[in-house]
Amino acid sequence: MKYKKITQNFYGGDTLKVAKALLGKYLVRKYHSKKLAGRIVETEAYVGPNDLASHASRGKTPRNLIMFNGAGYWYVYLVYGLNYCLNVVTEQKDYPAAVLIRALEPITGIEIMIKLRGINDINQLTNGPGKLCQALRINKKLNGTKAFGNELYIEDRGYRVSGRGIKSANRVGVDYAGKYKDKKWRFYLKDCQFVSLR
DNA sequence: TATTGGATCGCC
DNA sequence: GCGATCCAATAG
Repeated sequence: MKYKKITQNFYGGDTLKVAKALLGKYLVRKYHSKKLAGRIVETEAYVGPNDLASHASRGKTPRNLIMFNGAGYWYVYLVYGLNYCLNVVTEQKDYPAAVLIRALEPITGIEIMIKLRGINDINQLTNGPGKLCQALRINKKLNGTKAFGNELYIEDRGYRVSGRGIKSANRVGVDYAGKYKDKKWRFYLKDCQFVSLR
């Protein structure tokens, strides 16, 4: 099968469905004629204005503005002062929702990822949201850019994931989120060694 | 203008 | 288990 870039239209769907559908797709990063890629093995959904775990739960702010502007754009932010997190915005304009990319299986450009990460353990290269941003040189400059453009995008390479191959779990690091903290909105590939927490 | 705490990571 | 490190969000 020919590699097929995921279109903007795809991201406009239901966030939980998009979060699951992104498992097995490939995140591709291009810069300075270099190409890096990894298979997505873990995601989390942040859904709507009432989700207390979401940055958008207290309305529009300068940081989360991109979440309100319609599907198919990257939302990149700094957490804990030192790590970036990569999300793709989903659903309709004015309904804030996004999918956090939490872990990848490194596929292309592994030597470059090793340099960018400063470690050489393949298992530790991209098994967390901050780690994969470091490995793929993703930072705030990409915030607000197209997820269907040329610098950073997701493509379908024909890798199929069955429903039984997907596990659901609580989201990570959202204990402050009241009744939303126990939503099983984290999705990952069963038995995958590149998932962040197991 | 000041304070608080976080969608994490890596080392102890 | 805990410190790093900075900036967004909120309070005053």
